[in-house]
Amino acid sequence: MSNNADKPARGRPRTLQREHVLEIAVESYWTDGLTGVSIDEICRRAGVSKPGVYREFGNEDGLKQAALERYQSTILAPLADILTDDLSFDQALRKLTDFVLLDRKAHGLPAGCLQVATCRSKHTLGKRTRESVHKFGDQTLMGLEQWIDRAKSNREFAIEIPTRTAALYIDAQIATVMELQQQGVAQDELKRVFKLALTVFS
Amino acid sequence: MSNNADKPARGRPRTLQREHVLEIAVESYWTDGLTGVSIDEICRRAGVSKPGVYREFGNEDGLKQAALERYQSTILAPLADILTDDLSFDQALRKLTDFVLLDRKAHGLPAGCLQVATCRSKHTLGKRTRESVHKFGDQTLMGLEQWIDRAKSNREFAIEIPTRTAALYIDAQIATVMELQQQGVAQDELKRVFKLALTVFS
DNA sequence: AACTTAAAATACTGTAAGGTACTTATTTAT
DNA sequence: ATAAATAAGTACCTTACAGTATTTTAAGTT
Repeated sequence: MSNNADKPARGRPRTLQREHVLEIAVESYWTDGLTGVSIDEICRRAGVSKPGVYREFGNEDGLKQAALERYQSTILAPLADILTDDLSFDQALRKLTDFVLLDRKAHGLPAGCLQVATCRSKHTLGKRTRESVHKFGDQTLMGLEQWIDRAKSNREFAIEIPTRTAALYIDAQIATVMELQQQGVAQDELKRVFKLALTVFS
Repeated sequence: MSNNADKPARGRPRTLQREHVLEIAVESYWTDGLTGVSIDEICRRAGVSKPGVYREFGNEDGLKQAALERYQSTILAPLADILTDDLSFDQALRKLTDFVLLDRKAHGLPAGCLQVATCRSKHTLGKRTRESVHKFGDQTLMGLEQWIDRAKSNREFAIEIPTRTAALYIDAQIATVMELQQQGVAQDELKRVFKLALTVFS
């Protein structure tokens, strides 16, 4: 978004670090919920002034949307990759399982999933954030469908299960694990639940 | 909570209809979310004054807790009954399916489940509401575990699936359907997803 | 050096919402 | 009839917070 050495730039140079603010915003929304942290608080945590944030992101909806997109393109990118990389169905399922069952707490990450949490607080979202979360949700579902269709054509997947149904089911199981992890369910129990969920395909 | 003709009562008699306010509160929180509707708005919808609500429920946490408990004891009671009634596992599963897949929209009810929604907005809950939602969640899980254990002893349930794992799984599948229904997924698709989820037991 | 441009930060405004003080009304007790 | 008790309701207080006007600062331009 900013010009790096291209244009000399006219007035006072920017010092507000968009990336830093976004990192703080992602962590804050992820940890405290989208309605659990104010812009003032994010500014305090990031060590920036409020008008700076408004100059950069427009309004609260803009900040939330940008934070969500950053979360999608960093934290959730591996998931999209698993579905598009041309792995065998079982390999992909293993990688998916590893991704979902990652012990976020042990890695210093907040529990749960910002995408899932955002999707579930539709009532309080601005327009842009809502569109963003919806778009990504649709894309993920499409990715799952294409992945399943490929598996079907490779005879790696039970043909009698409708593709969309299977995609919705897997999507839901991923969200479920994220939820349970956030609720503090032990990792080994999570693993058993997710593995049980996957037995519908074997 | 109020005395029915027992004590004569001293001062001005109550006219605030606790039950009516609770109905409105349940519907409001259910429809608009626990953070999506203010006490002012609930007062307006119920046609009562704010101090009346505070006299009756103490504070917002008290109102939310009372609304949640009412939801649990009315809307969710059938679910608890299914688990404790001494049905065969398959019969119980059929009744459970009917309950979960009830087309709430077609019955003039809000979509989704207030218990699930409340459980998922822990960040913004008061102490009493949090305790209430947690307690009911635990009870439900225990009910599921006992139901599964009974089914195991009747050889109606695969012994190799740990009881707690199965209970967490079923609980999660119910919540999933509630979520998907709230998101507007078609009823027949919902049905396919839930039936697919149940195939892990057969 | 004076002027222009644009970002930084302080300090402010407006509003929504939780909660309450105070007045008014309706009952029982003496 | 008067007093006591207690609920009802209006009008208010306080705070949190989204958003902004205004001033200050740091650059480029002439």
